[in-house]
Amino acid sequence: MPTDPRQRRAARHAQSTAAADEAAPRKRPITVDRITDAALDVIATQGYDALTMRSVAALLHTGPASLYAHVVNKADIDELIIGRLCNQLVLPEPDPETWREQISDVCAQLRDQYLRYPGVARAALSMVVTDLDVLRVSEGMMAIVLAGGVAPQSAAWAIDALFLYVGAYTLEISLGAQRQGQTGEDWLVSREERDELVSRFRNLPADRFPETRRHAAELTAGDGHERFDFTVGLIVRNLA
Amino acid sequence: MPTDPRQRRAARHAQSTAAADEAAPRKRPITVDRITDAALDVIATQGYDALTMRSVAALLHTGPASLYAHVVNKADIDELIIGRLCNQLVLPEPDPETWREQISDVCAQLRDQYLRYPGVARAALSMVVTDLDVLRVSEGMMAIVLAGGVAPQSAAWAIDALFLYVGAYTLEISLGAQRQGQTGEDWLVSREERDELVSRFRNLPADRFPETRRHAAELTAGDGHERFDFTVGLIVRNLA
DNA sequence: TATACGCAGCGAACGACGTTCGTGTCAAGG
DNA sequence: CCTTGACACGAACGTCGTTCGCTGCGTATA
Repeated sequence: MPTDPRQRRAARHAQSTAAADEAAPRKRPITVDRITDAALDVIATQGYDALTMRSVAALLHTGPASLYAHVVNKADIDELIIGRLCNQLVLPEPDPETWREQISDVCAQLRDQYLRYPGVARAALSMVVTDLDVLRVSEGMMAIVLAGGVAPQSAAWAIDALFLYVGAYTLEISLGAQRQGQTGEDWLVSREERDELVSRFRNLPADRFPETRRHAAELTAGDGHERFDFTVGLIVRNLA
Repeated sequence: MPTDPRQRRAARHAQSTAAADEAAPRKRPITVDRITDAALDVIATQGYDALTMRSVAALLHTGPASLYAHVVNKADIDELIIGRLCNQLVLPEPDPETWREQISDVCAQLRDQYLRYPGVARAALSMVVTDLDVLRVSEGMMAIVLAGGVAPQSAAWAIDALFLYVGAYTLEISLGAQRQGQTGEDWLVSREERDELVSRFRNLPADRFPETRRHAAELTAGDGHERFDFTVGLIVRNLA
């Protein structure tokens, strides 16, 4: 029960998650969990750019100053968010037969979590890797890849690459969706955006951009997560 | 000679780079190039977080308002910066024999450009891909991979993946370096930081993090750009 | 039972940010 | 000489993250 936010954050990083919180207090006090909930609410409904100390505090019917009793700073909220997302991933028992599918599945879970909260990948890419919830996912992926017989060094580097790629991929998707306007498209990239991009490529000067003009369709292709699956497969396939 | 910044930015995106600027005016007027120079100067010396309208303007001995006659907004400066960096990459003539080395070399060039300006990868990851200077690099990489006999669809997706990975990798490196304090280490990750990370991993609870404890060395390994070369090789190797 | 203490909560403010508005200023054209 | 138009800029607005110091309540002690 560390009362100092700095202490609480340190505990989340270095050691196990300590004891569970005590029972429900009398009224409805501000807690770290409620702050995390509110932050995720803001991101889910208004995007990561709208994640503000004030917007989080408003959802808790208070002012921004009240948050600093539970949280070190905004970066701390970022960590809490990513930790929460990682905490919801289900890690399968390592199976030497299907380890490639298992890894791809974990990556897809992480991808979908990021996409559910538009722009949150920016927080993920700016974070240290010592948060316990994140380490739990890293540990689980390590176990899977090692069960597949991959050398430890290759396994570690490949997992790092996968983390980075998932973050960058989802960030790109979120930015494109937000730029296109929040029309609430349930699919990743709208047809209008792709058509406009293709025509832009087609109108490039022919002498300097022959390949881009010729393969404008391929450069903008990828319904669903084909592109994602392609890259993850590319990385996973060569791990002997 | 578009006088409206919006017009100037649109010209940089859609068509060729128009005519060159006219000769030197009377005194020392503010130009887009000088703004780009100043912005890169700020990033190189103080990092991307210090890139501010005010800091750029200060280097030009003026106020922030003066920049808006040449630039749409701060995102526009981001584009100018990335465009400048991409512009300095040398793209080899595609050679079907050595195309893998050629691609790796271009990625390494991009990586080194990003690392020269700490944190600038954040701008790269938040950008549209229609800037002409960026498209030039994409075009050159496309030509190299296609010369290697790779299918157009695979080539396009692989190049996208490489771009994303280079950005995420360099961003992670820059953040780590800046967190460690700007001790001016000329190498990527200091020994102290790695040692501290290893000991932190080793102190994790044994029941929940066995693999992380066991392979703490591998998880933090990677002198120079071994990790980078590993991942790029992983992606490039499977492109038939 | 009365009182002192500790602390979560919060109003107000500070400095810095991106951006805009209206005014100044100076070279070229009539 | 005056007009004109484009460029430059001082000042300001609204918002951000963060800090300071007060308030009021619950608990433990005398």
